[in-house]
Amino acid sequence: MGVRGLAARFYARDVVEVARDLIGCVVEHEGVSGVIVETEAYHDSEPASHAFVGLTARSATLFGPPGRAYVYRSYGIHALLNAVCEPEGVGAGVLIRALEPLEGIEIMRARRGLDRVEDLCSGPGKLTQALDVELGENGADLTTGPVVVSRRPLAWREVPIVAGPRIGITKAVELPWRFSVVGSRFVSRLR
DNA sequence: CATGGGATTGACT
DNA sequence: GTCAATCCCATGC
Repeated sequence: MGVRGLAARFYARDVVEVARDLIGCVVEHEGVSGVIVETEAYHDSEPASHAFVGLTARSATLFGPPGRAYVYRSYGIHALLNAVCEPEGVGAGVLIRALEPLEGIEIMRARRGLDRVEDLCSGPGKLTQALDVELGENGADLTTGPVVVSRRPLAWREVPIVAGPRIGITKAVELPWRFSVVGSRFVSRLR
């Protein structure tokens, strides 16, 4: 079992269940942290997933062991952070889409060049900038760090969660694989 | 080897 | 609401 983070077996389950269960958990990187308030599940069986094309250099991380980070560049600009799920050999991951800032808020403000707490981590590209997560973290172990995901604080155990369609994709748009905290001011803007 | 399309964001009309 | 920025990678010639 990892000293600090959720164990690999937490991730070695149905990716949609993990996406829901990650809501309320904490992501931390070098002392800066936030509570996950929005996630999306992706699975190699559906065409919106980067793993849909099968095992390639890009998708290898998704097909690898659960509990690792899958980080890729989006639109040539942003690094997006995922948690690899399901047993090794299955290409699945949960996209971390938004955080409620917890620790290191001044550091986040400096990195983002913004003051409003609601704008620091309210999107998948925003939160990686706020946490300073880059492509070098691809394949890194989330149970030991540098990026660590740990279980829900007590206050987040019973938070209400809503499921809906995923955002920003053109394929498999009908699957209700996006999860978010009901009423949170820290989710990415579209609802 | 050339090409096209994004799991986005922020600036601008 | 519209749109450019910018780069990785899968695909096809």
